[in-house]
Amino acid sequence: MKPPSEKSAGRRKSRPSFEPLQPHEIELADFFVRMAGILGVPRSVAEIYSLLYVSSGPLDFDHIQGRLGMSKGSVSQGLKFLRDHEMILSVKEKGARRERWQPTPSLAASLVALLRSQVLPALEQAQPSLQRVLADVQKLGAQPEVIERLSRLNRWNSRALELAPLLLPPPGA
Amino acid sequence: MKPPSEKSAGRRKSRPSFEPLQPHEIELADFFVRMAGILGVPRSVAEIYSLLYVSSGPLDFDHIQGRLGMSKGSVSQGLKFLRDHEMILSVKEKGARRERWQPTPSLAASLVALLRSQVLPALEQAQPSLQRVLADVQKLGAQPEVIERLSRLNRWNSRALELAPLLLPPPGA
DNA sequence: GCGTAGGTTCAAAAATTATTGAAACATCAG
DNA sequence: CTGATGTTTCAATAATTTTTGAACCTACGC
Repeated sequence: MKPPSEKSAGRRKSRPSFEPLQPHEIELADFFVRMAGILGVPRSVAEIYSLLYVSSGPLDFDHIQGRLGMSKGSVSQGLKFLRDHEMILSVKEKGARRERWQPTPSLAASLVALLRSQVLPALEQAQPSLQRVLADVQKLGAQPEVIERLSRLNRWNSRALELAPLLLPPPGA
Repeated sequence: MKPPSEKSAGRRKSRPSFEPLQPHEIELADFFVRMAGILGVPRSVAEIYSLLYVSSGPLDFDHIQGRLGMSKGSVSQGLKFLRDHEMILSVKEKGARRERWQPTPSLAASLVALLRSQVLPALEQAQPSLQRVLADVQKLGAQPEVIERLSRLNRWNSRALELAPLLLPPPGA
């Protein structure tokens, strides 16, 4: 009636079976999940990062999947996201097949990269759009009040684009 | 067979019928919707703000609903959100029944209020949590590396809380 | 090459979040 | 008060986002 005990001897090619998360691991994950939420980063990604963050050494794919109890797909996509945003590093041991992951040394740098990737494209895309809108309302003879608002918005956007490289320096700078 | 022409004479208590959005209004809305998306603000809220932003005078409830073609519920909730975050002001004309809305003078201040409301509570809630996690891993005798990471996270959080009032000053400061 | 460990992709399912609209509530003019 | 206008609430629905898992690549050791 009971399933074969997980730790019991019969270890053929047993699926490894991982420890469930400890209370402190869960609490930290909650923290990261909340913060990630503000930036629109999905829960599973935050959970992966959090786990790597409290773990002593780098973890491989199966460990992550096992301890978090999440699907292969999610782990793969989550690691991709974290890689793309330079939030984790792989530690390749020579002669080893699988990659093992750990957080990059600086969480600050990671957050900057994340912000960059969200904000910069939006600002860049906005530029021509805002200029068109301003031109339109001028042509249509809108109230000075509205023209003033839109001018200010335009100036803001331009300045943000100029400042961005300083506040959110690209990786190699 | 055809519905009574909207502009035609028969104006009993005709539902007012509003102009569809102009191209430039749509383009600006796209901009605001995108920006709002970064902060997790719903589309309908961004659309309302955008409309008020390009409009010459303050608009009332029905105007907003009519021009954006959105439900009463959405307009009500959207205005509530914008009010709560001090992004719009109502202009009460004496003797008038309905309220009319316009954006607050400073979009910058609005954004600060918005950030505040998202980030501050998260930081405050995190404080005790992070301290517990740190205490736990110390008690459990984790690697110095992990303890160091969590200490830094704690320090960060504390400093962010200290700095918050400066960077994100509360309304009356 | 061949087989397989290791990982990715992506369509379908689940979970979450936003919107709607009808009923309830509030407030003001008469 | 009363009735109409103006607004909010909230359960139901729709839209969107996230997760899953099975099929599919890919590269390496043999």
